[in-house]
Amino acid sequence: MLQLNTIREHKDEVLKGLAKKHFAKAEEIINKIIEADATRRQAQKDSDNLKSEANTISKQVGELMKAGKKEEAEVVKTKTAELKEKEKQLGELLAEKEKEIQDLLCLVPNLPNEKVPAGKTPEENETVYKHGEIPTLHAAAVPHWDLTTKYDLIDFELGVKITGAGFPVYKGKGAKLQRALINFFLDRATAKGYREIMPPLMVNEASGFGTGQLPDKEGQMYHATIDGFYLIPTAEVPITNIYRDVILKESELPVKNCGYTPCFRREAGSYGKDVRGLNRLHQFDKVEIVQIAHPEKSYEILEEMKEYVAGLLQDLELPYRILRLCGGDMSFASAMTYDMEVWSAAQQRWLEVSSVSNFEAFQSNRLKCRFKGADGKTQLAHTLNGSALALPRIVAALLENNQTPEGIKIPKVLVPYTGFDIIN
RNA sequence: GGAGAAAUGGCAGAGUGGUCUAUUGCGGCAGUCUUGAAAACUGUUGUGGGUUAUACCACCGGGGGUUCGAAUCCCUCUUUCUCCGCCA
Repeated sequence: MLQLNTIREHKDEVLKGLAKKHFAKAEEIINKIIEADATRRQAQKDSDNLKSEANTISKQVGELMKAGKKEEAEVVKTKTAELKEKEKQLGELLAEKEKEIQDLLCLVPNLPNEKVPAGKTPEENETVYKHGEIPTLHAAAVPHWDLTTKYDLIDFELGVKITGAGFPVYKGKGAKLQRALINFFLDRATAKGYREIMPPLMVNEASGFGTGQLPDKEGQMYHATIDGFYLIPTAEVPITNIYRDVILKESELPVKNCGYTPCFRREAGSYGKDVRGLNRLHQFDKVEIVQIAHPEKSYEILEEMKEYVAGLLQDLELPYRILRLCGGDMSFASAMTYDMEVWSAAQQRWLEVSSVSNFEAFQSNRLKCRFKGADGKTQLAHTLNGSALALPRIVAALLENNQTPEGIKIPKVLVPYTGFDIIN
């Protein structure tokens, strides 16, 4: 959520930023916000003045009663009737305008950083880095959904029986490989100074709002309606919400947390190759890294997080590229996003395995996550997060790229975690 | 699931209808003293709205109500604690 101050004082820059994000009704909504804000402030002032007057009268009544002048007190009391009526009306106007402003603010996406390219579609994303050789596979090479069946690693149909499409069952070495990857990612993150968190997998509405899933992206999450809880679509939600309504000390920044969780996504609308096998699931595993940063340091930290994730891909010996997303392809809440994609040799395409973003103060304004500076003033912190990493597409690429006639080779760094170096 | 008790500032903990503009202690910050530190003493110390700045307004778990006036009384929700039941 953008800050009212920013909109009020830097309207032109806000409109320019929103244009880069291809946000359609920017001018109309921003004007409505400014107007409602002006009305609200006037009503606030009027209401405060009435309350002040009423407070004075109440004190008078108190003093008169104490002095035993009951009749005079009764006379003074009657003065408040009109005040109360006016105050009630203003109170209603105030609440109405506050809600209007809040609802409108929720519609406005974050402003992109200057460096974000201006494009609209994924084709216009900027490739900032490429690493690794595109492997050439042997003649009998097949996509991962055939490999998982051949070696009995993942059973998609069994998942359909137990739950539904998109809920795979991992078996034997397939399950062990999941566990190995999770441990490898967590060990790396904690070695890099991230504190490991094991959060709840269901969150309440306030948490969903804090990180921006609610109210507008409600359909993305599974909803346990009886209790009003949502299954988390990413560990970002519970881990970032640790800092909802928190005022940190400046010396505590940056706060670095990581966590492994299963992630649940309802996703709709895709078909065919895009959703085949491990490409898109309703439940998948992911290790997430989250930082709360000083505003002056957040872009430095974004680069550091990007490099960290790139290092993981390098150690897994996967060819990858890093994209800086263009304005039109970025998420609602992000100010700058790097996507990491690995090459999937049998599918002959790039698969997104990580997304590292700086949200600047957009999330923290919703979360009310602040820090107190040396000058004693509180200000909003910046939040950042990234997948490090999402497992399914990593597994897809590992299986496909490393397949040989003898079996699937496991990258060296994982062998201590799997206990085997080949799947055959 | 049943019965009872409770929720107050960073923490502890007073306050049960009228200078509460929230007592006090601890902690934090600044100062005095000191070569420096500790101790002692003095001052200061929440969040949000609003104003050029003051004034001013709101906030005692959340929401609603009674009253001229609510931390205090009433309703409701949430959470915590104690006891009982069930349970991996």
